[in-house]
Amino acid sequence: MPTTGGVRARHRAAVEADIVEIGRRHLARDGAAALSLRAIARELGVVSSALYRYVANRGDLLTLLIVASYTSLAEEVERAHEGVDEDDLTARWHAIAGAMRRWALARPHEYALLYGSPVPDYAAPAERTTEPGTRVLALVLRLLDDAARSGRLVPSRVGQPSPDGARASAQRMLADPFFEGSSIDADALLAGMAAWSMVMGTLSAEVFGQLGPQTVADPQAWFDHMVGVAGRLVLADD
Amino acid sequence: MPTTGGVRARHRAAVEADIVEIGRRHLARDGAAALSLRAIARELGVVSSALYRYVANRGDLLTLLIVASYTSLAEEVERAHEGVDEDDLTARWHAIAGAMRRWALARPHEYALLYGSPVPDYAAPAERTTEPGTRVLALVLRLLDDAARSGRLVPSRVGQPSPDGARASAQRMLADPFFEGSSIDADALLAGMAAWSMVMGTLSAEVFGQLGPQTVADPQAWFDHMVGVAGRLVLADD
DNA sequence: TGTACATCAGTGAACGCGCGTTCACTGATGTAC
DNA sequence: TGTACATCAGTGAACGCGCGTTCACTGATGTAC
Repeated sequence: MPTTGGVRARHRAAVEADIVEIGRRHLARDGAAALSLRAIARELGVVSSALYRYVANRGDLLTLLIVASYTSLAEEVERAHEGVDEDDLTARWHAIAGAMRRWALARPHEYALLYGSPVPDYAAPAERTTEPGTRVLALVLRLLDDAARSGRLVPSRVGQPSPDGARASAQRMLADPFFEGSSIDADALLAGMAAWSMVMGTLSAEVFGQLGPQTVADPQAWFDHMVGVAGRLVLADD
Repeated sequence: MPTTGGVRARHRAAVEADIVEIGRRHLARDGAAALSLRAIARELGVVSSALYRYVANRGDLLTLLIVASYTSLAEEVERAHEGVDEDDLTARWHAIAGAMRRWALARPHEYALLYGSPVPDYAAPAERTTEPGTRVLALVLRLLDDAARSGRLVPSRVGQPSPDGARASAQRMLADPFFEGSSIDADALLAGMAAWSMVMGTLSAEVFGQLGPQTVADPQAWFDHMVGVAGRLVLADD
């Protein structure tokens, strides 16, 4: 049997997958700060130095886990988004936000890794992290685009036209390859980011436990309400 | 000279203040995860075990620092808020948000401690943390109240009336002593929290470096714009 | 099909580090009479 | 004003822990001829 790219390669891929899986489990239990190569090696049933065959150092492992988390989040959000009538823009908006919340509440430490305080002494390498990290935003952008194309984008709802500095920043942002093929303008981008910030602010407050002076009785309804308010900033009602 | 509550007490207070000050400096430089009793003792010029005369353990120190950070933030925000015409509600809103941003950008690690990921293996004791932690929100509440009293509160701008679950949660929240003396209703609270979440979402994205696919050219203008959008959700224009 | 060599995964010991916390102690500062 | 005792701040040594990373090594798996 020809084993080109065979046994060894398959073994290596399997071990790499194991490392990421164990790492994510530790992350979920103890958070990024407590993540340890030695603990992962222990669980893998291998001596700690063996991990260096697969991972350059602790930072490299973190990058792997960040990518895995972004990917897991993106997949859950995309799945939810696909299960909804393409023409119902409001439903799509709620599907995206709702899936994000579900994912975050199920894995608060992973959410914290992606959207909370930066990990000390670690900087995520943009070239590995940007693509998976923008998949959810890409979905939001697609939604805004579809709204614009069908005349259901109403950024005017946010009130007066944006001041120059903000609009100029948005304009510059639109030049990024990320927006290639998109037809929204600077005001729509600003309105979309305002809405999205509201969703993220609400979600972070809930996940990190900072919801005002006391806990909200029905956080799900609270969140849905906020998502609705945010959505109405940019999407027509009907 | 009578030294009742004298030399020793004053010394103790001074050392306690030193500990908090050094702690905050370490926090600012390295973040909460890296905070170490030994490092603080070293800088104090004292053996590590001596710290236990002032602090029960590492968690207790963290609580001290959290309270100090909340207090520093609240003071900066309150100072900015006082420097503004009481009748100009929009200016007050911008003053609060702007001061919060300035404080946060000057001390990202402290901001992260208060509004970012929770510190692993640590739970802030509510009885010491709640009061200083709600001073900024108290200011926002006062603003909403003043707006309500002068008929310039327009929560209707956020669109359709809130669904039951959210309104009921808001109603429950209003029963908290924190809202004693306030005259806003559930819908106004919901609208206010929506606006505030937008501000906090925008700020966290900036401080934690998650502003979309690439950096915003003029973050100050970007932020001010978002604050304006948020403000217009609840405050009348004139 | 068989042999010689190169590649690679995993071992085990070690380095040097810093941490939180406890404990018995010394010596100075305060208090009661 | 002076003495006996109690309180308190700070010392220094130690315990036990877990970490990231390096290095020379063994033995199995693959490759070239």
